[in-house]
Amino acid sequence: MPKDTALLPTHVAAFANRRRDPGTKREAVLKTAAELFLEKSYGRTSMNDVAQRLSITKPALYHYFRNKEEILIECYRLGTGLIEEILNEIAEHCGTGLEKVEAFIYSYANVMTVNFGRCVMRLDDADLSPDALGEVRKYKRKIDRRLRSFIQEGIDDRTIAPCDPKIAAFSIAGALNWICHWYEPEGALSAEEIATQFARTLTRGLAAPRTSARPRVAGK
Amino acid sequence: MPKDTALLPTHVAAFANRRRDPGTKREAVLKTAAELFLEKSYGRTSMNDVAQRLSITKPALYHYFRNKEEILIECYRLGTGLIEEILNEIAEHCGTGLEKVEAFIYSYANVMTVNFGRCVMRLDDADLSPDALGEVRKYKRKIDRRLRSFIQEGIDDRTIAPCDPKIAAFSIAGALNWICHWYEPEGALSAEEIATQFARTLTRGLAAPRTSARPRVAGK
DNA sequence: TTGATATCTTACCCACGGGTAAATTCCAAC
DNA sequence: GTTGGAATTTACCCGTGGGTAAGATATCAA
Repeated sequence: MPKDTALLPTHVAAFANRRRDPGTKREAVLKTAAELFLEKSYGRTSMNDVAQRLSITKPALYHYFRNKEEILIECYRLGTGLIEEILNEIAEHCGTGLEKVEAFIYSYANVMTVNFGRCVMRLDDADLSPDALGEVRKYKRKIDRRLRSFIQEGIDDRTIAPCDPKIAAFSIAGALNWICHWYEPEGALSAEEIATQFARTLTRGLAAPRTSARPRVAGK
Repeated sequence: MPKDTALLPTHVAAFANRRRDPGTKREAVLKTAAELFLEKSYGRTSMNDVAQRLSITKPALYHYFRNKEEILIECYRLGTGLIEEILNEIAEHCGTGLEKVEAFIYSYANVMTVNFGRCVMRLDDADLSPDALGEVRKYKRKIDRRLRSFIQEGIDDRTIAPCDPKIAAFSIAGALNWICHWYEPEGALSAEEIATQFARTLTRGLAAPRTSARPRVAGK
């Protein structure tokens, strides 16, 4: 007889019956794990905690993941996947440097309100094995390079006031990454609001003086 | 016979001879603990690690601190103390709102390159007991309120362009707090450089349009 | 219906780390 | 010297958590 999965808290339903559907269950484990990692940190989250929230027992988890770290790595992978998407989208789409930066800020802020995205910047790198750590670090550098290049583009096409792209990128990335430290899904600010506001506010700080001098050779 | 403490790595010297004032030793423990907490995180730092770096044994530590958390709390206390100083200084000193914000950014960025200061924003709140956590949270809120009030002052006195102080404060705080995630004492950028650059860059993002309209009634 | 297999549980092992009890060493004052 | 007491150490306890072995049970294919 099929159990009553209707009003079961979120992904727990995936384990309601024993049906063979490893994909869905793996995903369910991943989602609850990410939740817990963000609530209590990776270190303070035990495999038992994860199992308990799914109403199963610890060893059952090891049918879907080889060990705890593999879960963590998968969280990172999904998170970086999200970022990768927006990065590529922007690189193709938009026009001026400033517009690209604005699009970046908007999309990135949004990602920082999605659990897997939050994992990438909020969880502690150092919990990863050397190999995985290496990959993540490499990826983060890539993000940084991209943002800097957008800014440089903006400086070149005169939509962004001359500045040190390195420092500017650090500032923007910091402001954005910090979102995942204070954002809470049930909080006062919605993801949309945050994204739009940040895009506006941060962009204004970069923009080259608008109205007065239109297209002119910018003296330093 | 007095031991050769001359070229001993940093604070280890404090424990070289046995009859030395407890104050110095407590301080030495605190410094090395903070170092380790920042290198490996609180959770991954064992009391043995701390002891080892000081060339003593674990139980010796318990002569100077009741338990591991007390060390952590003390780190937070010293860190918030540093921030408190600059907060008060600024509140008295400077003139316009924009100037206050700039001074805040400069000093705060500097604090984020000092170990105890870094602890406050980089270490994980959740490792604290409920009581201590409450205090720290309260203190962080205070910092946020102060920054917002500086920004509001700037908007009122027309040195800062109209904006949402809440979002602006989040951005600035994020950019600054993130420093302690990428700063490294031996890195390319010195604390001074970071502080000055950030003060300049972030301030420019806020400043009301300068030259053209001097003192005028600003329409909303 | 009936295996065969994926799924899940009970029971367990073991390393690690916080913390303590009690013995020991060193310094200082007498 | 000797001795009293503080500073340190050795040896230990025990809870927690990652991970596994082996048995129990449901599901699917035939």
